[in-house]
Amino acid sequence: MASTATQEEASQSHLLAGISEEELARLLPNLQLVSLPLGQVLYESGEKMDYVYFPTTAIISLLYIMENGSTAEIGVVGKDGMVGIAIFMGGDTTPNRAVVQSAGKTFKIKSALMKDEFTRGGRFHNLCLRYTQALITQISQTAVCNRLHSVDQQLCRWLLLSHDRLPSDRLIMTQDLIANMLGVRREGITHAAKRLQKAGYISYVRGDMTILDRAGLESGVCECYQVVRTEYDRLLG
Amino acid sequence: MASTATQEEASQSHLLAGISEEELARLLPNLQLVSLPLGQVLYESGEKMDYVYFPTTAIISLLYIMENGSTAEIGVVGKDGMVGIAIFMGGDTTPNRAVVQSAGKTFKIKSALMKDEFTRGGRFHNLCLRYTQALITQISQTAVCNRLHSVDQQLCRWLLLSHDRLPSDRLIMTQDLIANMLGVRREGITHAAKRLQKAGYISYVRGDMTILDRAGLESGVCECYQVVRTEYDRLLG
DNA sequence: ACTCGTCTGTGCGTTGACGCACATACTGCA
DNA sequence: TGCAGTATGTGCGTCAACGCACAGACGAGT
Repeated sequence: MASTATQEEASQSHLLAGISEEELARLLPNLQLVSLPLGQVLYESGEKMDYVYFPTTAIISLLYIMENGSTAEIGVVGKDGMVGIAIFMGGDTTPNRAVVQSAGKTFKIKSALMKDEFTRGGRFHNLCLRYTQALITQISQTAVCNRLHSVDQQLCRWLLLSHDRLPSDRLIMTQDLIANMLGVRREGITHAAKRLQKAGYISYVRGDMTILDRAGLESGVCECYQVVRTEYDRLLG
Repeated sequence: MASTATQEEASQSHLLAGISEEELARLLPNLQLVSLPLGQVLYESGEKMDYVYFPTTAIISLLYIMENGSTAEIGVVGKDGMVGIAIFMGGDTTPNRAVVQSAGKTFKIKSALMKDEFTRGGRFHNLCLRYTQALITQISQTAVCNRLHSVDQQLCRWLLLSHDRLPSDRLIMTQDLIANMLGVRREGITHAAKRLQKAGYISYVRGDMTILDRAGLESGVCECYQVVRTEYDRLLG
């Protein structure tokens, strides 16, 4: 199910909402709105990307996969961003995997057309670069958080990052998958999630999680979350 | 001590060596070659940058400083790169500190002039973006390494990253400073360094370290180092 | 209703890194 | 020569996270 986009639909992607009318008019005929199921891989490490994605309700996770199979998330992309920056940065590929973390919709555009519009310069070009800088901050803060903070804090951060990009308060995701994203043991997530559940911040039943008290999560998170949030607002807000 | 650069000097910076003659001719009058002492701060978190730097023999560390004062390195820049990508990415500032990790020389150019040349497009523009993508890979791999690997492995990675950017095999750096970079305890570095010393890979006397057996270090490092190295070669080589 | 597969909860020994305290050793300078 | 400052080495106890094993508990489908 893919259809050409309307201007109103496009505005659900913050990046597409921020470009000039002229640029949007050129892009619209080439943007397709598609549904992505949980777990779908948009591109593999080192693989040429055919499309660049502008998620609306979907959330995409950028994962690095070690030789021994263990994984760690380096960043997460939702309606605030795009997947496939390597297309316009010039590298064409990146050494990580992009996988759907939360099912939903996304726009997609052929890489070549994306690159054409980027090369024209203008607001779109600048916005892509500013988004890339915001993503760099997110990745940096992930590095810092991985080094210095506890699993509990990181789970809070991850939940808040997801919630910011979610159309509702529900998140379909097993503890096993969350553990893979954070690069920790599944049991570690069980413990942390139970603490959050006891505190009344979330409910969690077999892969169906609901965020009940966002303020509670914010009270348990490390400073990393706010640093990233502030930087996104500054660069793209 | 600052002097205007010659073409031959400029070629010591890999990025400056890779741009067109025309671009270099425009930049050269604006490039100053300066010496940086160990520990000098090029810019603070959130602070407007006056200059963009293209190191030759100096090495610059990108550090994040937590509210409680603990620190962690997110990336390292040497003759292969530049400091101050936020100038052309559009954010003007970044939430981290750039500090001289190894004394040496660097070119610097006024931010405004840097931005002008970037905006012209062309090879310089593209090379800046490709370098930025390489840096993203380095930061990503730091995140992964922080999560999944031991202090021993990370020290090897850090030493190799430094050695790649060093004009000799000597590195002036106390264990305390290395610990700050890696975001671990000083004692942890003492232990790891002693193991490397016993293996004959390095010698270490009061802040004066020499890399004796690079192949040895490579045998002890995790895959993270090679991933970054390969990606730098692919994007900039 | 039953079974199979999946998801979550729990216990236990191990380990890598932490925090602290302090000893030792080297350097520079008075 | 002696002293102060700095760098490195070492030994603890503590703790968070790991790895493994296994016990429920729930859901889908036959």
